[in-house]
Amino acid sequence: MPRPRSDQPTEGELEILRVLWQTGPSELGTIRAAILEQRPVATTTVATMLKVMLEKGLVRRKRGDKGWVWTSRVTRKVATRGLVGRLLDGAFDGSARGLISHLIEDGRLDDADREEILRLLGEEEPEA
Amino acid sequence: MPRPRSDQPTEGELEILRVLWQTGPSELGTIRAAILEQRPVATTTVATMLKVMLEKGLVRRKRGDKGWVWTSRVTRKVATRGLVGRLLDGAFDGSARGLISHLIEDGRLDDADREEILRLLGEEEPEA
DNA sequence: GCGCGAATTCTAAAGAATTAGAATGTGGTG
DNA sequence: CACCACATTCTAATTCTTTAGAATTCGCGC
Repeated sequence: MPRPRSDQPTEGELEILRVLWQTGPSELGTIRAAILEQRPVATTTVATMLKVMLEKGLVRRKRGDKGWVWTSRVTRKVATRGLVGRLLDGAFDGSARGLISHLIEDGRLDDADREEILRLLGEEEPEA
Repeated sequence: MPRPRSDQPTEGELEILRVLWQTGPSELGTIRAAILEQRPVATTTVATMLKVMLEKGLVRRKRGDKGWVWTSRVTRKVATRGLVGRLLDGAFDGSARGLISHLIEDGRLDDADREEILRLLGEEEPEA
């Protein structure tokens, strides 16, 4: 009766995915180096996480010169969709509008943000 | 070296908080009943979760007639802010605009949503 | 007062998540 | 060839989260 292992990436896994999305297919050392810029972490820790992520299907690996080359199997968009969806269901009754209202009312947007959003909203009505 | 206990509510804790936000201060049985409408759960399970949440400072309790009366110590807005912030940092490099762009591009908004957002964005410029 | 039902506390099982040491492998360099 | 750096695998400690049984308490109705 534990928490079921989710197919959504955890906080830590997301950290690794971000590196892969940004840098592309990478070796262990590269991934660790990127994380090291944020916080200390041991190589073996990253390796273990990658192994778990492999089991979850979050990453793939190919043989490289020195060792494995790791690649994300989920695009940023797809992973994001899952995470956002979970937040929407959990905290906003599934309403994207609710989430956006929160961001606006909470003062999370500056003028540039607002303009960009207005632009996007305009674009989104091709067949309205 | 485990994951540090977060002050953010977990998925399950959020479930309880939602009940408290919706129903107001409630007794154990009431909370359980609300959750039961979604999924089966034992009374003791809810009780244990409340105990943990008490330790985390997520809920308070007062003596009631029969037992404790449980109250959320975090408003929906504050809890939401934390959750959203975590998502922003984790998946959007802290950019609220990035999150909103995702929602728009992912087709999560209908016309009513768009209009409401335009209205909110308009309101948000009192001293522009 | 006794017992029923609800609430609470105590206990704890078990998988998930996070962290990393120890041991081992491996390719390149002097 | 010996060694070093790096990668990988094995092992495991530790805490969180979720779940709930067992035992206890406590108010209420008869």
